[in-house]
Amino acid sequence: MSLDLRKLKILEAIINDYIMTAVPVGSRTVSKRSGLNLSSATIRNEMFDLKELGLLEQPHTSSGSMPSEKAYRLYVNRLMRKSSLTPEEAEYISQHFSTKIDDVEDVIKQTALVLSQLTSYMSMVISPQLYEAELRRIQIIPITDEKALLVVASDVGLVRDAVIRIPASISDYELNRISEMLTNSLAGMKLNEISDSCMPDVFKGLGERREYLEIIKRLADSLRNASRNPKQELETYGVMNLLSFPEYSDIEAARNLLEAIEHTDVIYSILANAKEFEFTIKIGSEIEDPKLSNCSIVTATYSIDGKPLGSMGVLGPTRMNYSRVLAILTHIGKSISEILTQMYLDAD
Amino acid sequence: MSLDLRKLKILEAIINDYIMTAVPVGSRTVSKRSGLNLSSATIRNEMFDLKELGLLEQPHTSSGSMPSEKAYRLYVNRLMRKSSLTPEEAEYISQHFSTKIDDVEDVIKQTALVLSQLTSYMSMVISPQLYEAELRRIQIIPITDEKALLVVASDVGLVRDAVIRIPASISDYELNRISEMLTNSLAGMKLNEISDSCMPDVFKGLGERREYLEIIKRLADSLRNASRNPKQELETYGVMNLLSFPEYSDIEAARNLLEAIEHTDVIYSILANAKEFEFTIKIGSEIEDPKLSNCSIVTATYSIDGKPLGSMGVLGPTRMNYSRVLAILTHIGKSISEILTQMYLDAD
DNA sequence: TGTTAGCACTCTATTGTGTTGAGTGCTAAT
DNA sequence: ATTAGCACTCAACACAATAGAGTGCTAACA
Repeated sequence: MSLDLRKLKILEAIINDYIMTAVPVGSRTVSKRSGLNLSSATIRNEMFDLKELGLLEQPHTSSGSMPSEKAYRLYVNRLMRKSSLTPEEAEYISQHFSTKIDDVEDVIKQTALVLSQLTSYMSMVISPQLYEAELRRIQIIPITDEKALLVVASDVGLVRDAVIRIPASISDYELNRISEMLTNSLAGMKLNEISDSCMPDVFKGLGERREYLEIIKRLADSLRNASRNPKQELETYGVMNLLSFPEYSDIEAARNLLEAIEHTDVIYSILANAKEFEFTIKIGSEIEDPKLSNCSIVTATYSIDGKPLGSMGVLGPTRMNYSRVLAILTHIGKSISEILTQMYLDAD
Repeated sequence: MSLDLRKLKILEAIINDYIMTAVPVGSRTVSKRSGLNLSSATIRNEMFDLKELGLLEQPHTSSGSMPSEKAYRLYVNRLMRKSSLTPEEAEYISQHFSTKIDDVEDVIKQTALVLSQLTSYMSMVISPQLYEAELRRIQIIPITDEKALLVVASDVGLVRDAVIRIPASISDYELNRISEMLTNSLAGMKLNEISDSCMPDVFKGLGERREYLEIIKRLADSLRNASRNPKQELETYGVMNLLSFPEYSDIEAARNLLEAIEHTDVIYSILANAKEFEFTIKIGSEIEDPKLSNCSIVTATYSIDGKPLGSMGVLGPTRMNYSRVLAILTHIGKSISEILTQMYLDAD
């Protein structure tokens, strides 16, 4: 028994209906709404086959069917049609990005907000990853006799800071000199490429004083640390959106979901890995976490000046409106990439 | 009818029981567990009076009673006994603050985590507020011809940054000079005290070039902006803790709660205002938001080198274990104040 | 041979009906 | 002032009856 065109059409009709209603759909409904002009009995026969193919599932013997994970995968890969935003929605997006945006933080937050409101699912955005950015300047700012603040600025205008220990014998003037030396030697390198091997040069340039060596070591540690634990912010919004879906009307299911969401590391790593791809779609068990097994996650990247910087995504029930979500992600991705580029690089 | 000692004891017994069980408590239970050696009938009479005084409420005619908001207020003000942590709990706290703490971010996150796990309510922590900190250094770092990054470091080692526009004609060297001038003139001032009025001095010091004026204006704008919208991070943890309480076993109640929590501004402003006080306790409607009317919020501050910097709190049902929460907040407050001070100021 | 009408059967969801038990409120006795 | 006793209230639970949506199968039809 093969998956002919008619079966696909029926499957599509079922998926579309189920995405809308979350109610197992029966043969009569398909017969009426699929536009195929077939009786419910015929549809029933076909649905039986689809069940055998593992594409439909029944909650219990005498109920309608709902799509399986496999079906959603097939739908996403082959059936789904591209949808686009209404002018109102596009307007809504640009409205929300035109005002009171001051810095990356703002962009991230607004993105999370808009994404969740437009999709009515939960949104998640990670802030730009720095380790591929180029170093622009290093500045060591004394705080106390023995502590200083290390500030590293990148070419895309992003900043990271850390506290380092310094020998008490070093003067502010020297710290400035060291900062300048470091900036001169290291500017233009990618943050994740700065390693111990660059350090001897700097050290030599400074005149090889013992105290300097110590500072440089601390600094290298700090940089390495920063590129290993990227300390990215994960911004989420719209958890309560999810609770209004019938799949989470049971409090136990809701708790399960929230628990999984609160342990941000799963979501975090999905988004971090997604940076490589323009889009990713993970359906149900494709997300490794069993607690999120009845969810799907769709992600997209955003960039600055063409370089992909971070990613964002949407988490919803497996019966999510994939096509719409993709359209929204595409649009928002473009918007914020433009804004970021403009904010940090373009003259305006 | 007055509120005599016996009534108070009965009320206390009821509150203690209700805090534990969340089940309306009947006269028989009080009679047995209060240690007053009174029959249930007597207790009933007293409970009737307490009801008239507005201290007890009944879900329906023939059920036990639960404390009113007024009763909790009275309990917190007059009845509650100080409780202290077990050695294990104290150990748990110091354990969690001894490892992998690198910067403020980490402290904030760990605090939120520990606070929620120990109390089993939801925790919330705001990151340090800068506007009372002293300025240490200003550095303007060029990004493109027309954009530069403004980095402001404070005496307690905290950093804020913003992108500002600069006239294309200004060289890197000049930017450095301006940075130094600014640092010299403004270092030691409190961030929220830096206003336009300081700027003419700086301007004069620089030689009154037209382009400089523009930069200085932008910078003042930026600083003012930063102290007005403090851009504090709000870290929360343990929402799903709340969902395991019977008061939120109804999905509608849970959604209501989550919605209120997601609109962080309410919580945010409560915490921000709480910075003035060592502790605050808000019970039910004392939190202004009607959606949080069956919750209570307890807050405490943390400090660095004795200066209160930010605040943290716990959100739970009105029948929260106030005494325990206060003990935990006190202990954690001390711990993180020590850690922050050590991290940024002490030699170690 | 593919399609359809008809029908028995299954299972959920809803509604209604006792029944139980905790707890109050009142009265009369101590 | 306190307590025992008792009628009454109300939510919670269990159980049965009913309705309705939907399947699976068979036989008839084009």
